[in-house]
Amino acid sequence: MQFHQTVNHLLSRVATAHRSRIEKRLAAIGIHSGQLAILFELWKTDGRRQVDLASELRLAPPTINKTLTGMIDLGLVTRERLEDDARSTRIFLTDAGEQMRQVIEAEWLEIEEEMLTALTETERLILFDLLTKLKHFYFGTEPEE
Amino acid sequence: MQFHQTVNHLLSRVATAHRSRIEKRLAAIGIHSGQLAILFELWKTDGRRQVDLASELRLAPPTINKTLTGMIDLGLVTRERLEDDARSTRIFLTDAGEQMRQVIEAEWLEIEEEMLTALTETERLILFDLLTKLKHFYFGTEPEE
DNA sequence: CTTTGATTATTAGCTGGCTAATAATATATA
DNA sequence: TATATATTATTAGCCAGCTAATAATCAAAG
Repeated sequence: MQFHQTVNHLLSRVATAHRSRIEKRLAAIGIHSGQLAILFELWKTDGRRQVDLASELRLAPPTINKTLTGMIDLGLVTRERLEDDARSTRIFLTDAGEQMRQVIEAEWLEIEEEMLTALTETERLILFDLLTKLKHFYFGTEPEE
Repeated sequence: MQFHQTVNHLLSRVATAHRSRIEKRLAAIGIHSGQLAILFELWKTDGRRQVDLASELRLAPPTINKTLTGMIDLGLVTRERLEDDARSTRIFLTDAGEQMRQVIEAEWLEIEEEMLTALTETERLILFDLLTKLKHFYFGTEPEE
Protein backbone atom coordinates (compact mmCIF):
# COMPACT_ATOMS: atom_id res chain seq x y z
CA MET A 1 0.00 0.00 0.00
CA GLN A 2 1.17 3.51 -0.72
CA PHE A 3 0.73 4.93 2.74
CA HIS A 4 3.71 7.20 2.41
CA GLN A 5 2.48 8.44 -0.93
CA THR A 6 -0.71 9.95 0.43
CA VAL A 7 -1.19 13.66 0.85
CA ASN A 8 -2.72 12.93 4.23
CA HIS A 9 0.39 11.31 5.53
CA LEU A 10 2.66 13.98 4.11
CA LEU A 11 0.54 16.72 5.60
CA SER A 12 0.59 15.04 9.00
CA ARG A 13 4.36 14.69 9.01
CA VAL A 14 5.00 18.19 7.77
CA ALA A 15 2.52 19.62 10.22
CA THR A 16 4.13 18.14 13.31
CA ALA A 17 7.59 19.15 12.15
CA HIS A 18 6.21 22.58 11.43
CA ARG A 19 4.70 23.04 14.85
CA SER A 20 7.81 21.69 16.49
CA ARG A 21 9.92 24.30 14.77
CA ILE A 22 7.55 27.10 15.66
CA GLU A 23 7.52 26.04 19.30
CA LYS A 24 11.29 26.05 19.37
CA ARG A 25 11.49 29.59 18.05
CA LEU A 26 8.75 30.86 20.32
CA ALA A 27 10.44 29.30 23.34
CA ALA A 28 13.14 31.95 23.07
CA ILE A 29 10.48 34.58 23.69
CA GLY A 30 8.82 32.58 26.42
CA ILE A 31 5.45 31.77 24.86
CA HIS A 32 3.80 28.85 23.09
CA SER A 33 2.01 28.52 19.79
CA GLY A 34 -1.42 28.21 21.36
CA GLN A 35 -0.91 31.45 23.25
CA LEU A 36 0.35 33.18 20.14
CA ALA A 37 -2.91 32.82 18.25
CA ILE A 38 -4.84 34.25 21.17
CA LEU A 39 -2.47 37.18 21.49
CA PHE A 40 -2.91 38.05 17.82
CA GLU A 41 -6.65 37.88 18.30
CA LEU A 42 -6.55 40.19 21.30
CA TRP A 43 -4.20 42.63 19.62
CA LYS A 44 -6.85 42.92 16.95
CA THR A 45 -9.66 43.41 19.45
CA ASP A 46 -9.11 43.45 23.18
CA GLY A 47 -11.68 42.43 25.78
CA ARG A 48 -13.29 39.57 23.85
CA ARG A 49 -15.42 37.02 25.57
CA GLN A 50 -13.83 33.64 26.06
CA VAL A 51 -16.47 31.87 24.02
CA ASP A 52 -16.02 34.32 21.16
CA LEU A 53 -12.29 33.77 21.12
CA ALA A 54 -12.94 30.05 21.01
CA SER A 55 -15.28 30.19 18.03
CA GLU A 56 -13.05 32.68 16.24
CA LEU A 57 -10.04 30.40 16.62
CA ARG A 58 -12.11 27.26 16.11
CA LEU A 59 -11.05 25.87 19.42
CA ALA A 60 -13.09 23.86 21.88
CA PRO A 61 -14.01 25.77 25.06
CA PRO A 62 -11.81 23.66 27.34
CA THR A 63 -8.84 24.23 25.05
CA ILE A 64 -9.00 27.98 25.16
CA ASN A 65 -9.85 27.94 28.83
CA LYS A 66 -6.72 26.03 29.69
CA THR A 67 -4.51 28.14 27.46
CA LEU A 68 -5.91 31.36 28.89
CA THR A 69 -5.33 30.15 32.43
CA GLY A 70 -1.71 29.63 31.51
CA MET A 71 -1.53 33.09 30.02
CA ILE A 72 -3.02 34.59 33.17
CA ASP A 73 -0.34 32.84 35.18
CA LEU A 74 2.23 34.36 32.87
CA GLY A 75 0.69 37.77 33.38
CA LEU A 76 -0.19 38.26 29.74
CA VAL A 77 -3.96 38.65 30.13
CA THR A 78 -6.65 39.01 32.78
CA ARG A 79 -10.05 37.36 32.98
CA GLU A 80 -12.98 39.43 34.19
CA ARG A 81 -16.54 38.42 34.79
CA LEU A 82 -19.16 40.34 32.88
CA GLU A 83 -21.42 42.56 34.98
CA ASP A 84 -24.54 42.00 32.92
CA ASP A 85 -23.97 38.27 32.33
CA ALA A 86 -22.32 36.33 35.10
CA ARG A 87 -21.77 33.36 32.83
CA SER A 88 -19.36 35.10 30.53
CA THR A 89 -15.86 36.36 31.03
CA ARG A 90 -13.90 38.92 29.11
CA ILE A 91 -10.22 38.60 28.38
CA PHE A 92 -8.06 41.70 28.55
CA LEU A 93 -4.43 42.17 27.62
CA THR A 94 -2.14 43.28 30.40
CA ASP A 95 0.62 45.80 29.77
CA ALA A 96 2.99 42.87 29.51
CA GLY A 97 0.76 41.22 26.93
CA GLU A 98 0.50 44.43 24.99
CA GLN A 99 4.19 45.04 25.04
CA MET A 100 5.11 41.67 23.63
CA ARG A 101 3.48 42.63 20.37
CA GLN A 102 6.49 44.05 18.58
CA VAL A 103 8.83 41.27 19.55
CA ILE A 104 6.38 38.53 18.63
CA GLU A 105 5.31 40.07 15.34
CA ALA A 106 8.93 40.42 14.34
CA GLU A 107 9.63 36.86 15.36
CA TRP A 108 6.61 35.64 13.44
CA LEU A 109 7.82 37.29 10.27
CA GLU A 110 11.19 35.68 10.75
CA ILE A 111 9.58 32.29 11.16
CA GLU A 112 7.62 32.88 7.96
CA GLU A 113 10.76 33.92 6.11
CA GLU A 114 12.70 30.95 7.34
CA MET A 115 10.07 28.46 6.30
CA LEU A 116 9.68 29.97 2.89
CA THR A 117 13.35 29.63 2.07
CA ALA A 118 12.34 26.13 1.02
CA LEU A 119 10.04 27.53 -1.67
CA THR A 120 10.14 29.99 -4.51
CA GLU A 121 7.85 32.98 -4.48
CA THR A 122 5.56 31.29 -6.98
CA GLU A 123 5.42 28.13 -4.92
CA ARG A 124 4.63 30.18 -1.86
CA LEU A 125 1.61 31.70 -3.58
CA ILE A 126 0.42 28.34 -4.82
CA LEU A 127 0.84 26.77 -1.41
CA PHE A 128 -1.06 29.62 0.16
CA ASP A 129 -3.84 29.10 -2.33
CA LEU A 130 -4.03 25.35 -1.82
CA LEU A 131 -3.97 25.63 1.95
CA THR A 132 -6.72 28.20 1.74
CA LYS A 133 -8.82 25.74 -0.20
CA LEU A 134 -8.20 23.05 2.35
CA LYS A 135 -9.04 25.46 5.12
CA HIS A 136 -12.39 26.22 3.52
CA PHE A 137 -12.94 22.54 3.01
CA TYR A 138 -12.35 21.80 6.67
CA PHE A 139 -14.02 24.86 8.10
CA GLY A 140 -16.75 25.45 5.58
CA THR A 141 -17.00 28.70 3.67
CA GLU A 142 -16.28 31.51 6.02
CA PRO A 143 -16.57 35.18 5.16
CA GLU A 144 -14.15 37.05 7.37
CA GLU A 145 -10.49 36.74 8.25
CA MET B 1 0.10 42.92 10.81
CA GLN B 2 -0.81 40.20 8.35
CA PHE B 3 -0.77 37.32 10.76
CA HIS B 4 -3.63 35.56 9.03
CA GLN B 5 -1.94 36.00 5.68
CA THR B 6 1.08 33.93 6.56
CA VAL B 7 1.61 30.45 5.26
CA ASN B 8 2.69 29.46 8.75
CA HIS B 9 -0.62 30.38 10.24
CA LEU B 10 -2.59 28.74 7.46
CA LEU B 11 -0.60 25.56 7.75
CA SER B 12 -1.13 25.45 11.49
CA ARG B 13 -4.87 25.87 11.21
CA VAL B 14 -5.26 23.39 8.38
CA ALA B 15 -3.05 20.89 10.17
CA THR B 16 -5.08 20.81 13.36
CA ALA B 17 -8.34 20.55 11.44
CA HIS B 18 -6.77 17.83 9.37
CA ARG B 19 -5.69 15.78 12.32
CA SER B 20 -9.01 16.30 14.01
CA ARG B 21 -10.82 14.87 11.01
CA ILE B 22 -8.49 11.90 10.78
CA GLU B 23 -8.94 11.13 14.45
CA LYS B 24 -12.69 11.20 14.04
CA ARG B 25 -12.61 8.71 11.19
CA LEU B 26 -10.13 6.43 12.93
CA ALA B 27 -12.23 6.46 16.08
CA ALA B 28 -14.78 4.33 14.27
CA ILE B 29 -12.13 1.64 13.88
CA GLY B 30 -10.90 2.05 17.43
CA ILE B 31 -7.40 3.41 16.86
CA HIS B 32 -5.64 6.76 16.90
CA SER B 33 -3.47 8.55 14.40
CA GLY B 34 -0.27 7.99 16.34
CA GLN B 35 -0.89 4.26 16.41
CA LEU B 36 -1.70 4.23 12.72
CA ALA B 37 1.75 5.33 11.66
CA ILE B 38 3.36 2.65 13.77
CA LEU B 39 1.07 -0.01 12.37
CA PHE B 40 1.98 0.92 8.81
CA GLU B 41 5.62 0.73 9.79
CA LEU B 42 5.24 -2.71 11.33
CA TRP B 43 3.20 -4.00 8.40
CA LYS B 44 6.17 -3.06 6.28
CA THR B 45 8.67 -4.77 8.59
CA ASP B 46 7.65 -6.53 11.76
CA GLY B 47 9.84 -6.93 14.83
CA ARG B 48 11.59 -3.55 14.69
CA ARG B 49 13.40 -2.19 17.67
CA GLN B 50 11.66 0.63 19.47
CA VAL B 51 14.49 3.05 18.84
CA ASP B 52 14.45 2.26 15.13
CA LEU B 53 10.75 2.86 14.88
CA ALA B 54 11.29 6.17 16.61
CA SER B 55 13.97 7.37 14.24
CA GLU B 56 12.06 6.09 11.23
CA LEU B 57 8.96 8.00 12.25
CA ARG B 58 10.98 10.95 13.53
CA LEU B 59 9.47 10.65 16.95
CA ALA B 60 11.13 11.21 20.30
CA PRO B 61 11.71 8.02 22.29
CA PRO B 62 9.18 8.87 25.00
CA THR B 63 6.53 9.54 22.37
CA ILE B 64 6.79 6.18 20.70
CA ASN B 65 7.17 4.48 24.05
CA LYS B 66 3.90 5.88 25.31
CA THR B 67 2.06 5.12 22.10
CA LEU B 68 3.38 1.56 22.01
CA THR B 69 2.31 0.99 25.59
CA GLY B 70 -1.19 1.98 24.59
CA MET B 71 -1.06 -0.36 21.62
CA ILE B 72 0.08 -3.20 23.88
CA ASP B 73 -2.89 -2.51 26.12
CA LEU B 74 -5.11 -2.70 23.06
CA GLY B 75 -3.51 -6.00 22.13
CA LEU B 76 -2.18 -4.75 18.80
CA VAL B 77 1.53 -5.38 19.45
CA THR B 78 3.88 -7.03 21.92
CA ARG B 79 7.17 -5.78 23.30
CA GLU B 80 10.01 -8.26 23.76
CA ARG B 81 13.43 -7.74 25.19
CA LEU B 82 16.35 -8.64 22.95
CA GLU B 83 18.42 -11.62 23.99
CA ASP B 84 21.76 -10.23 22.87
CA ASP B 85 21.15 -6.67 24.04
CA ALA B 86 19.09 -6.22 27.15
CA ARG B 87 18.71 -2.52 26.51
CA SER B 88 16.65 -2.91 23.38
CA THR B 89 13.16 -4.16 22.80
CA ARG B 90 11.52 -5.46 19.67
CA ILE B 91 7.95 -4.73 18.73
CA PHE B 92 5.88 -7.47 17.15
CA LEU B 93 2.42 -7.36 15.67
CA THR B 94 -0.16 -9.57 17.28
CA ASP B 95 -2.72 -11.38 15.20
CA ALA B 96 -5.16 -8.63 16.04
CA GLY B 97 -2.68 -6.02 14.85
CA GLU B 98 -2.07 -7.96 11.68
CA GLN B 99 -5.72 -8.43 10.97
CA MET B 100 -6.57 -4.75 11.20
CA ARG B 101 -4.52 -4.11 8.11
CA GLN B 102 -7.21 -4.44 5.49
CA VAL B 103 -9.76 -2.37 7.35
CA ILE B 104 -7.31 0.39 8.14
CA GLU B 105 -5.79 0.55 4.68
CA ALA B 106 -9.24 0.82 3.18
CA GLU B 107 -10.18 3.51 5.65
CA TRP B 108 -6.99 5.38 4.94
CA LEU B 109 -7.73 5.45 1.23
CA GLU B 110 -11.19 6.75 1.97
CA ILE B 111 -9.75 9.50 4.13
CA GLU B 112 -7.39 10.42 1.31
CA GLU B 113 -10.24 10.47 -1.19
CA GLU B 114 -12.40 12.58 1.05
CA MET B 115 -9.74 15.18 1.64
CA LEU B 116 -8.89 15.44 -2.02
CA THR B 117 -12.44 16.25 -3.03
CA ALA B 118 -11.41 19.79 -2.17
CA LEU B 119 -8.75 19.75 -4.89
CA THR B 120 -8.40 18.93 -8.54
CA GLU B 121 -6.03 16.20 -9.63
CA THR B 122 -3.50 18.79 -10.72
CA GLU B 123 -3.75 20.59 -7.43
CA ARG B 124 -3.28 17.32 -5.63
CA LEU B 125 -0.02 16.69 -7.46
CA ILE B 126 1.21 20.19 -6.80
CA LEU B 127 0.32 20.00 -3.15
CA PHE B 128 2.10 16.69 -2.87
CA ASP B 129 5.15 18.23 -4.44
CA LEU B 130 5.15 21.29 -2.22
CA LEU B 131 4.63 19.27 0.93
CA THR B 132 7.47 17.01 -0.10
CA LYS B 133 9.72 20.03 -0.39
CA LEU B 134 8.69 21.22 3.04
CA LYS B 135 9.26 17.78 4.43
CA HIS B 136 12.79 17.74 3.09
CA PHE B 137 13.29 21.22 4.44
CA TYR B 138 12.21 20.17 7.91
CA PHE B 139 13.79 16.74 7.93
CA GLY B 140 16.83 17.30 5.80
CA THR B 141 17.43 15.32 2.65
CA GLU B 142 16.50 11.75 3.25
CA PRO B 143 16.92 8.95 0.76
CA GLU B 144 14.30 6.31 1.50
CA GLU B 145 10.57 6.28 2.07
C1' DC C 1 -43.47 32.38 39.52
C1' DT C 2 -41.60 28.20 38.33
C1' DT C 3 -39.82 25.02 35.40
C1' DT C 4 -37.47 24.02 31.24
C1' DG C 5 -33.93 24.80 28.08
C1' DA C 6 -29.83 27.21 26.28
C1' DT C 7 -25.35 29.31 27.16
C1' DT C 8 -20.78 29.87 29.44
C1' DA C 9 -17.17 28.41 31.98
C1' DT C 10 -14.78 24.90 34.22
C1' DT C 11 -12.88 20.24 35.66
C1' DA C 12 -11.33 15.61 34.61
C1' DG C 13 -9.19 12.80 31.63
C1' DC C 14 -7.78 11.22 26.97
C1' DT C 15 -4.03 11.22 22.64
C1' DG C 16 -0.08 13.40 20.11
C1' DG C 17 3.88 15.69 20.58
C1' DC C 18 7.97 17.33 23.38
C1' DT C 19 12.27 17.81 27.05
C1' DA C 20 14.72 16.51 31.14
C1' DA C 21 16.12 13.14 34.21
C1' DT C 22 16.84 7.95 35.61
C1' DA C 23 18.17 3.36 35.22
C1' DA C 24 20.11 -0.30 32.98
C1' DT C 25 23.03 -2.22 29.79
C1' DA C 26 26.99 -2.23 26.26
C1' DT C 27 31.11 -0.66 24.74
C1' DA C 28 35.38 1.53 24.71
C1' DT C 29 39.38 3.12 27.11
C1' DA C 30 42.87 3.76 30.72
C1' DT D 1 40.17 -5.03 35.47
C1' DA D 2 38.08 -0.75 36.38
C1' DT D 3 36.30 3.35 34.81
C1' DA D 4 34.20 6.36 31.62
C1' DT D 5 31.09 6.93 27.75
C1' DA D 6 27.27 5.80 24.70
C1' DT D 7 22.84 3.64 23.91
C1' DT D 8 18.06 2.20 25.04
C1' DA D 9 14.09 2.35 27.51
C1' DT D 10 11.32 4.47 30.81
C1' DT D 11 9.14 7.93 34.03
C1' DA D 12 7.56 12.53 35.11
C1' DG D 13 5.72 16.47 33.55
C1' DC D 14 4.79 20.09 30.05
C1' DC D 15 1.63 22.22 25.98
C1' DA D 16 -1.91 21.64 22.06
C1' DG D 17 -5.90 19.60 20.99
C1' DC D 18 -10.18 16.94 22.08
C1' DT D 19 -14.88 14.90 24.50
C1' DA D 20 -17.82 14.21 28.41
C1' DA D 21 -19.70 15.81 32.50
C1' DT D 22 -20.74 19.76 36.07
C1' DA D 23 -22.14 24.02 37.72
C1' DA D 24 -23.82 28.37 37.26
C1' DT D 25 -26.45 31.67 35.08
C1' DC D 26 -29.75 33.58 31.77
C1' DA D 27 -33.86 33.39 28.99
C1' DA D 28 -38.13 31.62 27.68
C1' DA D 29 -42.34 29.08 28.29
C1' DG D 30 -45.86 27.38 30.99
